[in-house]
Amino acid sequence: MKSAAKATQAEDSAETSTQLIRDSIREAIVERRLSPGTKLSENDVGNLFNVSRTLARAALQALSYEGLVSVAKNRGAFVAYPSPDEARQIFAARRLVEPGILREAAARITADDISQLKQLLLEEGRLMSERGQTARRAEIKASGDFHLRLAEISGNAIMQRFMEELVARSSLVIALYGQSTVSSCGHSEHGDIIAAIEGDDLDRACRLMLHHIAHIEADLDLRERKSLGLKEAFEL
Amino acid sequence: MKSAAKATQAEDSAETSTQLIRDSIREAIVERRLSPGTKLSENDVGNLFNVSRTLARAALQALSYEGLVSVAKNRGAFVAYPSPDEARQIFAARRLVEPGILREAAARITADDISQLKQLLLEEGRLMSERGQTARRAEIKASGDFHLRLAEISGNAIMQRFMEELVARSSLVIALYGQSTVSSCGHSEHGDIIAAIEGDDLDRACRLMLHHIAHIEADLDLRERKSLGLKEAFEL
DNA sequence: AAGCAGATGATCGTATACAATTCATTCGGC
DNA sequence: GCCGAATGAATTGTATACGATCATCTGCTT
Repeated sequence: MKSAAKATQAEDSAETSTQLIRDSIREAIVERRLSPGTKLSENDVGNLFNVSRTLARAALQALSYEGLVSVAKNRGAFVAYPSPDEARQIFAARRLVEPGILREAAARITADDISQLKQLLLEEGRLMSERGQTARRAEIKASGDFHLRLAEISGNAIMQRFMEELVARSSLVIALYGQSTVSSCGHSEHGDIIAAIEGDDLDRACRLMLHHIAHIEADLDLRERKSLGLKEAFEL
Repeated sequence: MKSAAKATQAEDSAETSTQLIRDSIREAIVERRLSPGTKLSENDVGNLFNVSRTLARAALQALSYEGLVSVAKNRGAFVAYPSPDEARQIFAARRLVEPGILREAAARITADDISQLKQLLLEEGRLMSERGQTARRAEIKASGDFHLRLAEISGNAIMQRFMEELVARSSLVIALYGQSTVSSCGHSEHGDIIAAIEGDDLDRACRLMLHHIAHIEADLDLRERKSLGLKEAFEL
């Protein structure tokens, strides 16, 4: 038998319904259909997906490990409400890792990857010009996907997972503290970064990336929001 | 009222017994009392800690998010058995983030922090000279603690958690692929890094850190181990 | 009328029960 | 004697049940 091995990162594919629930909720959070502070009761989640509390709870636990929901003992789970300090740490982390990821990605990038990235940009641009909630949500996602795709190209699954966490949490931060209505990050900057990679100017690409992240961060108003008791947040 | 807020990263303290179990198992893995591939059945874990399968399962799930155990659907949980490729990615990730962490840490480090770090080194050195399993285990832990402490000093909780994951997984990799009996990483190199920080020579400190990580990696023999069917690993 | 005490309802924490799957063994056939 | 199918034990997947905790609402006291 040739199997036996690879019990290492076992992920046959879609593992269980728990994963499905987790992914659904995460997507809802990232696309801002769920606002920070929203209560996610185990019962409601379970009913919503037609599973028992057991699985709902497992999904919420998983999301709490990603920092997307916070569970308070005996009080339940809520869509995470990152503090200004947390927000700063998230972006500090991105400044710390993204240049490195970019370098690794550039070292392995293929012509095919580049055309795929450009495709992504096009799509992103198209969505920006469109109107409507759906387009806006898709745009938010596409904007993060650029960073995610770079991590994927880098070939390091661990950094990729970490970036997924950071991008998702960034979305929460922007939802909370973002000022400009122009939700996502500067679209043109993504294009500039690709251009720099194509031109084999890595240092420039990294500089642009740092500038890009700083740009997103500059749009935030990181002042303590009156934390609206988590109750008024959705019951009022 | 000054509370109300901070429902963000709710961690009143020791939350539940699940955390306790998770921490216990993680410690056992990091200190190599549990070998890669060892089966962790939900029943056994539950009995061992006098809780039901529910909590045992939750703890194992949590550990799987950290990459310390791998759960295979319908087959159970096992202490992770990182592939050579995974091992490379883990160290690539460390090379990517540790210099950055070091820089941030150096920017905020206090005299007190430095003396604490030196204290840690002393302890580490003492353990190295000692004989016995217990000392060896403590040494492994102390060696990782140096890197962890730096992350803590950096003041970024997110990077700190990420480093905890990386250090723990590194321990698994070393257990699997390490060659020299000198388990942990070069003790003297830690001291050199501190010296460079004290001397305000950040570039040198980063270079030393990269060299240090490369040094650990060089001691690995990253060839596919015959993955001993995960069964023979502990039943034989 | 304001404030506190107790009761009530909802929600979470944990254990247990049952169904489904896997793994090992044994039995029968070739 | 060897290979394949069937059976049975063990383990996981999921649901449900019960006790504990917290939030809210009532009603009494001052």
